[in-house]
Amino acid sequence: MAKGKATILERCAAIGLRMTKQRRVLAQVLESADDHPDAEEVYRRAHEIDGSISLATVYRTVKTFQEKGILDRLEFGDGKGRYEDAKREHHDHFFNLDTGEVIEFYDPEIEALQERISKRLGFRLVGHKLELYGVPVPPKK
Amino acid sequence: MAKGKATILERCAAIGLRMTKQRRVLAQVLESADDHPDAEEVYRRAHEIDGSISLATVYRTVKTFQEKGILDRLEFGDGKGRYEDAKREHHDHFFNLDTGEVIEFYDPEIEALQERISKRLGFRLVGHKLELYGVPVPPKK
DNA sequence: CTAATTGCAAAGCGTTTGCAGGATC
DNA sequence: GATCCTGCAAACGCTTTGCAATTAG
Repeated sequence: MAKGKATILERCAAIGLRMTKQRRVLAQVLESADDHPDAEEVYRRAHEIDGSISLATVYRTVKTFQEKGILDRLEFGDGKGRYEDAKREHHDHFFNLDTGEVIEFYDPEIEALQERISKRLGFRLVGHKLELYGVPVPPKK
Repeated sequence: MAKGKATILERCAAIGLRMTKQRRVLAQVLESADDHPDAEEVYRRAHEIDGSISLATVYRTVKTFQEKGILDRLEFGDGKGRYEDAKREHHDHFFNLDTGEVIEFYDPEIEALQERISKRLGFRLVGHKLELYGVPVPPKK
């Protein structure tokens, strides 16, 4: 994760965040996550490492990290926020409707096309979110 | 709205939903909406027409309509559900970050490209969500 | 008449926050 | 030592639900 870039911990330090025990644990948990955990799941993983971490701190920390651009907050439609390291390569998400699995993908054509559409609409593209939903071919059953 | 297709009311009837006064009002409100109202806003508009409608009924109705494929539920990241007639032409959403305005657009190239990406990943595309975020060019101020 | 639908108020769920104690710089 | 951070529990905003009354078919 964090291909060749600063770790979450380093980025925290770089912007002058106070490095508490809890933040260190959460930074590690979030850095080593290669999925998209919700707050409860982040809490679960952090709690295994340090039983003193509270859910409130998880919420406060992911919010701080997100505001500082360290984390991205995703929404997968179940009403819960999901978090991922903002410094990973840009990608979009493909949802396997049969299994619930989330596949990350990147396509330069899509990226370029979105730029063109934005220009056509009279805007400068600042960000985007693309989610595809599909079923395996040939179907699972 | 509902280009050449059945109205919400007609679609309700077609699937055998009981047509109550409240559902008639909500069908009308939702059909004539060309934006993306949240439940509270749907309630406000419906309440103007018929003061006896409750917020609970709005929630129950939009959920029923959504389950029956009459409405699409959208999430714009503020934690509230937004609703739009599912029978309108397919489109994606562009967010003007300066004004909060939401522009609907459709691009056949994007649609085709998504199909190709899905195939490449080994899936049959069932649905998608694309949101673009940008600022006006030249910038507003 | 029977089953579906409603309004109300209470509950549910994910998230935020006030506060007093505790840790960091 | 001043400030920032934490845990706890209470509060929050959106949504759902139990219930008894009402209404559609």
